[in-house]
Amino acid sequence: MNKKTRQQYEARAKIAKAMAHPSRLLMLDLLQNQEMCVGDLTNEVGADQSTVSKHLAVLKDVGLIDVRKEGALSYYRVTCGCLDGFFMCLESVLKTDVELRKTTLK
Amino acid sequence: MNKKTRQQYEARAKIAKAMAHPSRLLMLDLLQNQEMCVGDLTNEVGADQSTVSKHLAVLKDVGLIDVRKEGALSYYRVTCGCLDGFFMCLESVLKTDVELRKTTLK
DNA sequence: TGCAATGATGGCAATATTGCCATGAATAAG
DNA sequence: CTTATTCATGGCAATATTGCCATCATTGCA
Repeated sequence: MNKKTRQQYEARAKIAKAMAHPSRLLMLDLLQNQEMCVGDLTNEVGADQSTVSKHLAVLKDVGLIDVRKEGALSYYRVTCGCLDGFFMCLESVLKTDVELRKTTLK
Repeated sequence: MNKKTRQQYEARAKIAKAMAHPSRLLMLDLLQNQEMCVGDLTNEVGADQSTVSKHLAVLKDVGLIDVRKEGALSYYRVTCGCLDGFFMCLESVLKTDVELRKTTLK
């Protein structure tokens, strides 16, 4: 395993890791349909404002979302159009696993 | 945010979290093309055998991979056919982000 | 200018993840 | 039966993540 390959997987893992949190998945879902400011997101997520702000920073750091500042408000939005494929994969795994557990009772 | 919705996002996040590690992403990549046993995977990943075994347990726990035991060997393979969409999304985010950094020098 | 609203950041404790070593369980070979 | 091979698991220390509180910077408004 050469160094370049490992770095590629680390870069991918960093993005996956940014998505791997229930609140952040919810936020991505919301921001895919509409631009939202931190206050609105805070209400939806139901956590402290500072917590939401840090989640947003994580998503922004890997380039999944972007900000547009309008006065005192910060409007966030999803930058890439590929999230549906991502979410569908998660759903597919969930569904498959439920089926398996139904039939084999593992 | 009701309880059922939160649980759905937690279930999705659990799967995303299972994928969110460079070694596990590599292993998923490898296991998508071919069945492999723990020893071979250990060589590819370049970590301790016990470490690889635990990574495999994480992936198996969320239903991303499955095992077939043949004597003393354990052959692992990917169970779902949706991983390409997942990986393509990661690549897309990476690529977009690189472009942005090129043009805006943020 | 003074004050409220918005959101970003430092700090910190609780929790989770990671990776190795040592060891255990199961199978294969001699 | 003895020994080697394969891989799973307990334990544990190092590290990373998470979430809240307190606080700061910026903007809008009176």
